[in-house]
Amino acid sequence: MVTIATWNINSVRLRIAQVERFLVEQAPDVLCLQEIKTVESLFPHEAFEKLGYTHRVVHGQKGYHGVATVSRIPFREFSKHDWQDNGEARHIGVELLGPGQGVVLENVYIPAGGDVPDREVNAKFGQTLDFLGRMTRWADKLDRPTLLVGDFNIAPLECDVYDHKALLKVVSHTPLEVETLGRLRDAHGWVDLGRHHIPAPERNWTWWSYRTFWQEKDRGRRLDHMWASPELARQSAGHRFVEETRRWEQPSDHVPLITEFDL
DNA sequence: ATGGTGGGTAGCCCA
Repeated sequence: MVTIATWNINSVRLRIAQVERFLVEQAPDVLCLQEIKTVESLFPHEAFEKLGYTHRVVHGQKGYHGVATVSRIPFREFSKHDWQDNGEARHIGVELLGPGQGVVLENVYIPAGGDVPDREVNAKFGQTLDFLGRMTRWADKLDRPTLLVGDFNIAPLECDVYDHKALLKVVSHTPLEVETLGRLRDAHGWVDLGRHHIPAPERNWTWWSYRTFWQEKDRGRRLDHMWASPELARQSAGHRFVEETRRWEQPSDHVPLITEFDL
């Protein structure tokens, strides 16, 4: 059994104690982090080393974005894409070498699309769509069992947001984003493990705004995802999201997801 | 309830 987790931590240095608690309580073999908000030299390596996560890759950036994959099973760095072609640190891929040998684990932080869902007035929205387009062309050529995880910043299904109709023009749930993400899914036949194991419309939101009104009203969205190649999806034995971390003191606005594989 | 909260950084950007 190999257990893989993903979590947008929103500053790994600020929340390293929460990461340690999560690793102790949930004991995943591999953890993919997004929004670490630091460069590799300031990454809290010691905390992971102490808990046995001796294999690490960090694709960091000062202050913004940044991803890292840490593991207690061996891997090798496999890929590092700049799909937005602007130098932002939003992806790192590894190939598992021990248990789960041959599986490729791609950790991605898809850019948030800004406020206005129109690329003519908001360049960020266009950049998100372009990022997805480049990922789609990449996915079309994949020939390995691959697990794609991370903060996608898109809630695809109606039940993935607290109010589908109210969010149709809100970035993260617009029909254009959902269609564009759908083309990425279809390019490889990815299986959405969140909905494979927790069928719609069962609750599995992964993000709640820091803004108090939305938080108090329990207005969540499912922005974080784990997608598996079809053959790898058949080896997934269980999946859960750890909603309780959102109630920890000074939490990330995202919660972790965990999938167990028979590998 | 299209307002407001949080993180990193440095005199705002990003989410």
